[in-house]
Amino acid sequence: MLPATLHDIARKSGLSVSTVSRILNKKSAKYRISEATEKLVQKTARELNYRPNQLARGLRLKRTHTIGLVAPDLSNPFFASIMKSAQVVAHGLGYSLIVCDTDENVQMEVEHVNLLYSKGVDGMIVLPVGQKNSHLGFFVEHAVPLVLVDRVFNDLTANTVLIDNYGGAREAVEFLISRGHSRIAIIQGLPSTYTSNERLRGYTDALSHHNIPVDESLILGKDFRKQNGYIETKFLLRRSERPTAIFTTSDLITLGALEAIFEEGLEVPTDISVIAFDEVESADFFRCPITVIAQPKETIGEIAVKLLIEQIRSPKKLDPRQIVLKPHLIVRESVARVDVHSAADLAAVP
Amino acid sequence: MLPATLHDIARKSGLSVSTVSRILNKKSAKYRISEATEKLVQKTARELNYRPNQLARGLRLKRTHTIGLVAPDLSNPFFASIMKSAQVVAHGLGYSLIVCDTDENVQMEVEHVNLLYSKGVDGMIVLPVGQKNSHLGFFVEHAVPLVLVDRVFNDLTANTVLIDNYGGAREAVEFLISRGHSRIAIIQGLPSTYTSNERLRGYTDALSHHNIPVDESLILGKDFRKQNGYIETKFLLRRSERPTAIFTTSDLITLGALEAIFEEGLEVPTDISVIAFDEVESADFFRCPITVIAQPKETIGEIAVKLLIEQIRSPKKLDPRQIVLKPHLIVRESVARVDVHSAADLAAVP
DNA sequence: TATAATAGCGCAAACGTTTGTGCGCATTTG
DNA sequence: CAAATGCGCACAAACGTTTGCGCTATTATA
Repeated sequence: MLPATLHDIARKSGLSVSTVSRILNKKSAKYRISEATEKLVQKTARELNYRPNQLARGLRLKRTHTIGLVAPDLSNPFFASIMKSAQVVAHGLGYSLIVCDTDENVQMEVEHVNLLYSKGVDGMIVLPVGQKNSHLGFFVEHAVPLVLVDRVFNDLTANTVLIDNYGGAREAVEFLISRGHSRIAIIQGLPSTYTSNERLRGYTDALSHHNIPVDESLILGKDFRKQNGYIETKFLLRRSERPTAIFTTSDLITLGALEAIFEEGLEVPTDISVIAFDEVESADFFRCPITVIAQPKETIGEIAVKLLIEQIRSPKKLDPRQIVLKPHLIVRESVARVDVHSAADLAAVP
Repeated sequence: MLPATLHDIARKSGLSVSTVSRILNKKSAKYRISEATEKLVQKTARELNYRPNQLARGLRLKRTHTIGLVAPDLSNPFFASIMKSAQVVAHGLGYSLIVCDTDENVQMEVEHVNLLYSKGVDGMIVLPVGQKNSHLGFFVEHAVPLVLVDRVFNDLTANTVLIDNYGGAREAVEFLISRGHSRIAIIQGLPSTYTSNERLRGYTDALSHHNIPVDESLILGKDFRKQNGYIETKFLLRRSERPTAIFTTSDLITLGALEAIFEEGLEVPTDISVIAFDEVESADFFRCPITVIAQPKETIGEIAVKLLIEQIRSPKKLDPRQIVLKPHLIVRESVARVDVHSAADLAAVP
């Protein structure tokens, strides 16, 4: 049996479609519909189990109350948390969420973003892969409400919410330095990505600020995945002069690095210290709880949605805003205190 | 500037809307459209950056190429993984995914499911909260393609994909027994839920099968959350006669239980053994890597989508199918071997 | 040369809504 | 008692597609 339409209700109650529509949209007053007909319509609507066809509605109104979210990897707890909070907030404000996973692939991102536009979303939240942005330019030009999150482009004047990657990275590295470390490796994510650049800049600035020369051979990494952390760490540990600490710039990289460390029979922080960007899930239960720079994941999702819906609801286009969130250091046990005067390649006991 | 429509292309190329539509839908042959006009239309479509309005399309065709997925908690890695694989498979088959988070709340579930139906999804995948099903009955009656996952109802003849909860639980408990345990506690999830019932049944059957009496005071728990695991374990550890092992029936419960154990200054498996249902994220890096019954998460998502789309594409309604996936034991280090003859409340060294 | 066939395309209805406008009727007013 | 007012609702267009049917030229057939 097909879903009941306005027409069905109209026929059954002997009225016209327009009257039924107005009543169901609570406009009886404005169009002075009698109380009797109002009751009647509501009753028949209930009897027929009427649900408005949102496609038709969207077509007519040019609003679908649906927003899109596209992210690089939805199984990653970081993105999953953002998505969950986005979903909850959006639903609270009357919007559904279509989610897309680009698998860190720009081409996929293009595809998804266009498809979302086709489906008539009222706006979208994009956590871009981050190497290319022309496909997004189209939407800002055509005034499609858009919020960029996490990996931003300086050349695109869209709404953005991001965390202070530079500050976070710098805090991490300065924490290591304060514990006596100076031979510090960094395993970065996808290079030439805003996020990666900023974290790298925080790393080098922290070193320079403390008059520690930047050793190019300690700058490693090529993407945000686990495998990357594993491989780079594996090589790193085989070097003659091992660093005393590693700064891993994503949760997945951290996991890969730990796997390599344990595989080599080493322990954290006795043999090597680790500090990570991104909270790692269940870090408290780890063999060695990891000290991290945690991002406020839930807040990111929530703010992104609110920013987007503000845009959607505003009659005139608002000036794009940039919201920067501060990450915060969570000190656990993965960073050892190192004797400043000991050989740089020997990690001291805490 | 508004998006270009068929009408715009028609006007610009001096043709009719219908012709344009047919060409863009690759029906030129069927309607014998000349090659010249075909080229022309494709050119102008490209120039105007035409994207079909999927709302109008959906309205006309009664198919939106969108499916819904509703789950109890999208930030939980278990559901996040299912969702990710579902998204990827769906997109590969030409479908978008609208996701909804019910937060383990039946009322939310009702709301979401209805909204999805309103939005004209071609079908939905529901991971129900599990205490009530009347709102889903409507859809099976009205032949809306539907796939139920994980927490199923025996009284609803819909497509389902689920894992063998009974078998998994039984395997877990028998593993404990084989290691000498007999005082085994279980912390279950939401009672009167199919999943919970089956896991409990596996627990009791395993015990009975080995002539171990079932002690009602060792059956605990009221929902799948972390807090539940924490509280129940906290109480459990204060008992005079402590069990030698705990069977935690979800990943979150496990995390809560571990927190309680460590807080009490105890160690796994020296002081108490733990075996868990659900893989726990990064278990390999834990202070004590947890032995688990792992569910094939990605497979679940993939199968659910394929089952659903099979339904959607089939001209006549297919008989509902039930697909049961086997979970598998991953032995790590959280279960100690216990001397069968020792006092039951003393855990022996491995 | 008249008729039939075919190629190439347009007309218009339909999908289910929303909403500006207008129509018939009853009531009030002068 | 006629005109004016207001009440309660219906008509119809529009949103952007898809598709069955039919129309007009041109070409093939008799």
